[in-house]
Amino acid sequence: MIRKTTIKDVAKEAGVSIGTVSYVINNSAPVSADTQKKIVSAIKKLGYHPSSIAQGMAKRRTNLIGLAVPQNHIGAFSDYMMLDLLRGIADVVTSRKFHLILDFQENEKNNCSYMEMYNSKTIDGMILMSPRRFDRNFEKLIDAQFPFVILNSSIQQPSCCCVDVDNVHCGYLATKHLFELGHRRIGFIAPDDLQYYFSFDRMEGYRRAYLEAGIAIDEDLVQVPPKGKMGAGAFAVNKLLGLAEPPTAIIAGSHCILESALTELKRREIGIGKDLGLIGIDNSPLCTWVKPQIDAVAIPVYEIGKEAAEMVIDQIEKGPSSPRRIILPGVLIKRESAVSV
Amino acid sequence: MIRKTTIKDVAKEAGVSIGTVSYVINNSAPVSADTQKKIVSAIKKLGYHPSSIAQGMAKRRTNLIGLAVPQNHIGAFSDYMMLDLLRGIADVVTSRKFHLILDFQENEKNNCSYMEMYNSKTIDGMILMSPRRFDRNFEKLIDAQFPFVILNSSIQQPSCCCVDVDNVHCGYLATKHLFELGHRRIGFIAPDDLQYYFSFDRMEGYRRAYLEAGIAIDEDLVQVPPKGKMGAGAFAVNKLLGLAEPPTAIIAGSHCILESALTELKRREIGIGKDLGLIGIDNSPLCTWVKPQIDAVAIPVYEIGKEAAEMVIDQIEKGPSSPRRIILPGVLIKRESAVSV
DNA sequence: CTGAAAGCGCTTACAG
DNA sequence: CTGAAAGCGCTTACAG
Repeated sequence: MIRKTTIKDVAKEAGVSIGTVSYVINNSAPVSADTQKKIVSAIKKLGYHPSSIAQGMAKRRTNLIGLAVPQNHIGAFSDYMMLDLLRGIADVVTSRKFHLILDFQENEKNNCSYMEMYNSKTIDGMILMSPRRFDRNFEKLIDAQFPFVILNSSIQQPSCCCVDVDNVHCGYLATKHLFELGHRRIGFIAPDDLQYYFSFDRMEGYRRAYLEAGIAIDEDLVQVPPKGKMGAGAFAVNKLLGLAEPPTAIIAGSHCILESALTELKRREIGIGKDLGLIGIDNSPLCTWVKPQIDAVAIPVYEIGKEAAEMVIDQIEKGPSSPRRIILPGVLIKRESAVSV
Repeated sequence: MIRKTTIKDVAKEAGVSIGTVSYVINNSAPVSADTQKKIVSAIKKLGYHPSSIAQGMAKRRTNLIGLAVPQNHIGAFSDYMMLDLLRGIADVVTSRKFHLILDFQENEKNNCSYMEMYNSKTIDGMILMSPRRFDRNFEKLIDAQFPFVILNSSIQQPSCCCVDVDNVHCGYLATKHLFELGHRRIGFIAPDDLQYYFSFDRMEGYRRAYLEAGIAIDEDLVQVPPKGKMGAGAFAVNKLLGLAEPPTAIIAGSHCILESALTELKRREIGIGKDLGLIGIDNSPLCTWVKPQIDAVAIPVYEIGKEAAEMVIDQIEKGPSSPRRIILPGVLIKRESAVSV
């Protein structure tokens, strides 16, 4: 590795002190046009770039943001959304002159690797994706007034900054859409055994739509299949279709549910979009790869990433603020699977 | 933000010099059992963690690896593979006590943001995903003997470390598989207008299988549809099926090609897996979401990530080595779409 | 085995 | 407007 040029080299080349060089780099003090010019051309000539870590040392600011990604985020963000989220975060992080450090949580143990980034003072702030419910590590961050925001975990933690999608509204949107198409008996398949808030919230939205419509819910219509990625949707579909009075439409409460429900529906050769309406919460490539294409409520993942990043960086730059919460609405995408009846 | 405890605090608490504290932390000099104990307990008592950036400053090592992700990597890695790649990289980066900085290339301009990470001395090494063909920025990295590896770009750059999948072999595998099922007239749809090496290589593998089988290739069977994400596969499918003597099986040269070929095949109600064999190069969720499930040659994305990470870190820790290349084989996954004939 | 001191490459009061 | 100097939190020869 070749030795890199430092601020000293620039100072010598321009015949000034390193302090003055620093002033023009940071524009942090008035400098005469003349010396300014000398310094600028010295910088150019030597191809000088300040060392971010030396700057970090002196300014007590690394300009690094950590993103903690849970090992299996069965939650609202499936793999298919992860990249969009990253792009959302990266876009603002970059434009605000920060860098993003990715940290995948390794194991199921309580020891959270994201705390290591914090402890070692590597990062100025952190975005915490779907921390586990029993995870209380981040309380240390609160105590330390360390800038961070929690993503996608409608945690009842009023002292944290959060950004999330409005899951209740997502459930409501899907249900309302089906109502408007004339459906009255709508099946709802809840994801993840109701183990997460988002799951519960989506179901809640379903209930609100019914309430608003003034129709009593037949509880047989809401299915909470036992946990387990595989087959939960299929299981629930069979329950629903086995009812004395089966639903005319079904809401799949998550991408995973949709996947397995769809498989079963196709296996049974049910006429989706003809004999049965279908809509998913979570939009994924699956929805358009399949015939008929599936209506869905899309999670604004990119925007969630953006907002989260803005939020941490605001905290870093403007100092701690009172905890903010941003709740973004889901977006209904009409396609071919939610027949009118 | 609360003031963090430093090495000075520990030294004072233990009644020793900061040098000695440093020795026990880094195990870089013999220390008597007694002082060792005092220091360890002081560290524990104060909850001290060294500042990674101060260490970086002193050791001239940040323990940060940059990953440059192109804006649209139409290349061999689709979005569906990206997460696996990240996991592969992250797993070894983490276990080797480094951190990963993500850098999405912003624009089509020649100015490559990844050079910024290098210039600012933020990172110790870099993984460069599918650099554009005209990108010559990384030559500066070579000159500076900066540790980096190029991913997924069979660039004819003998002076770089690279890791990639063996695309020729992928094409070969797919074709061979079809041969073994009795097919003799196999259509090949080349991705991305042959603009990338990987695309060309996959086609090359197809040709080799034919050569090996001693069968002359009917050039009508190899389609190079005009570029453009949408419809290229559909376009080629129609060409192929319109032939006087149409193929009995088709190879989709990439995930994108498969997606649009599949759509067209379904629209025309062709009996995939019955009347026509189909196999994709690139394995993606699409292959299992669809009925019949699609045979595919999988790219070992996770492993590619791992190897790449090991390679940069080796360079960082052991100093520059002669350029290494790792070419991993694709993996044939048999499913339901490649009928025997 | 341990301490004092220089140095890593910057920034920033403080003088002048 | 500019320079000299202290300081950011560590590591590492160098003495002893």
